[in-house]
Amino acid sequence: MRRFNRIVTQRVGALDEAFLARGRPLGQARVLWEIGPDGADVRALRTRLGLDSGYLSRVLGALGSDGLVTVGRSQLDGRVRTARLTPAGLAECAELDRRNDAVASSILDPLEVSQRTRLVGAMAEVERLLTASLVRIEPCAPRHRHAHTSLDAYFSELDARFNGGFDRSRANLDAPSDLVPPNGLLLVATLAGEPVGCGVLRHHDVRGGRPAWSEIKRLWVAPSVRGIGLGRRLLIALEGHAASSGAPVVRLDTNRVLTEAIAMYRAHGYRETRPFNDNPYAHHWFEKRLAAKGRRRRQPATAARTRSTNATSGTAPAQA
Amino acid sequence: MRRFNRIVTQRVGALDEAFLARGRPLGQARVLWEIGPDGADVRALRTRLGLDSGYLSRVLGALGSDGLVTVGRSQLDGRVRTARLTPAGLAECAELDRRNDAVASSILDPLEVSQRTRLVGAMAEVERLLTASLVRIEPCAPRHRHAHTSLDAYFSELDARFNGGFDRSRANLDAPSDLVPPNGLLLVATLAGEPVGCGVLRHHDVRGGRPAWSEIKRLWVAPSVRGIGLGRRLLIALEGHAASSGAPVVRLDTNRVLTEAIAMYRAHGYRETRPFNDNPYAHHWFEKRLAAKGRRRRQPATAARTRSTNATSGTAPAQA
DNA sequence: ACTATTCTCTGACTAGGATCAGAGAATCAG
DNA sequence: CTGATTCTCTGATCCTAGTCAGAGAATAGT
Repeated sequence: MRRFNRIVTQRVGALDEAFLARGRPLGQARVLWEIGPDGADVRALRTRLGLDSGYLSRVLGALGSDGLVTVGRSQLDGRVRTARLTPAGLAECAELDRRNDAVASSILDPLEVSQRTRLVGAMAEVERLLTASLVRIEPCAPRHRHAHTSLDAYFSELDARFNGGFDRSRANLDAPSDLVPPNGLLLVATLAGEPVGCGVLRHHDVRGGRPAWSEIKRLWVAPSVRGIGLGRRLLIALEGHAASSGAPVVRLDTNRVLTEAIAMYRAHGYRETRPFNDNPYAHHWFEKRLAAKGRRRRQPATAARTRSTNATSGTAPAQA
Repeated sequence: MRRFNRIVTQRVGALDEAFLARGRPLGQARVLWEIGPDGADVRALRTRLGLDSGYLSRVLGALGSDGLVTVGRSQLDGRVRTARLTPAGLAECAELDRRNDAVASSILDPLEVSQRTRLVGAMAEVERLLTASLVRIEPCAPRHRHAHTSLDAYFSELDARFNGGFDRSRANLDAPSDLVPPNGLLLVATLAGEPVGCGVLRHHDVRGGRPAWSEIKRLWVAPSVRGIGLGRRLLIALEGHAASSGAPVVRLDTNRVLTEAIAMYRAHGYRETRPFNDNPYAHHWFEKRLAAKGRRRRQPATAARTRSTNATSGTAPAQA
């Protein structure tokens, strides 16, 4: 691991020099490239690159005075500012890409053909798995920006995939109070500060502080991070929270078009059962008994460690 | 490739922060770790880390005034200074290692068992192949330090491996003039400024500027970089230089204990032939006809691009 | 012995990366 | 509407990383 880091930084160092060879400070080049052709909110840049707001503001100012970037107000939120590349900025970005490709070539050139393909494959694997390890799953306040973003994406995807679309007004939307204990829980998965997945736990028939059963809903994984086992991690995290709340059984329903999700539920011990609600979009109802864990024995915040024994099926986009 | 760099630097960034969290500048920590428990010459540190001499001197001064490092003269060369860790420096180094391991754990923890093994494997693969691509093969002046170092290592290895050892005085040692054109050539492979392999080309019976045949000798690959195809690259580079010198055939001899080398020669089209010299250590003599390339059609400095069609046998420590 | 080279150290200097505090504008929650 | 929060920008400041030039000591080559 240590040697790996050293070797890679040596190469990345060469890459940085290539950036610097363009006569532009590294920080500016990074921001320029991160903005991309579609533009980006300043806030998103800050979280994605992990920069101080003052620092980023200064970098954007420098890029702006060079005529590469324009910064304007966002329509959605007057406080947020959106950075966009000017034509000159796009050209500069393309130039950076060209130099980047040149560095890549200089790395691949000395290798044989078979070594190149192996290197590219291994790099893709490392990237995938490091991405997976960067994803954090945490409870989220219902009013938090991430809650809106991820649930919105979830409903949009249902609308796109369901036969006949999905009408939110027909769905049993959750009140904010249902997404926090003791009524339920909202988990959001974030990658570099942006939401990339979510899942909701709803406790039903709570008596004596213990729910008779808990429902898993709104399980969603962003398309950009599918295939790295995030759906499984969310599912296991939700089950863990249900167990530590004392629920003996979890249930969920799903639509017949969500075949990957159905396969994942089956692989994780869910058995099809009779309908437990009248969700007009549901075709299948599943349930799974939970091993008794005692209430609050696991600390709620980090109960989401995924150590599934079944580790063969690597891909699991999921919805519930 | 670009995304790979970003992801890794994000993680390496976390690692850097871990270093910095120790309250010590990153540069000092890097040097501290690079010195290692066995000490290191200042010159070696400079080439390995790619630092300016003034800068490194200052860093070492800071580490010295903190009581972590002592710098003394090298016995071999009074100009060279050798840095060694004090007990406090060793402790500090161990602490850095501990923090490094903690970062590694934080990366591996969120992953499943199978994902972890895949990640570790892929990282090792990337490291191996990037190392391979970092190795540079270039002609070397016979009096250069690298020439002595690598040929010395070569003879030492022969002495260790041959039955009955190897006596340099019985070998036909090359005069410096035989290692430069037009009599021959010495190629040295370097990794981060240190020699990790070599090979010698000797032209024989030169008439009209063209050798009747060329001999490949002293083919050596350092143990630390075996298994990444460097022997093959050196062999192909030497053949390329022989071809551009107009030699129609290359010959080499080898000892029977060097089985990997013999296998490599066979795989590369060398056929066993009758003895062409009276080398007391040789058991096998090989030769290979070269495709006519015309003299000096390839630029000599970079004629070493290895694009072998046979890319199956990945390991090839080699000697000749 | 004499010269060129190598290695190291010192001094002077630059700039980019980064942090902190605070102000102003916009939005959210009640 | 009001107070709290969020987002951004400006100013001030620090420090590490890195570069350049030159001097002094040791070595290598002839």
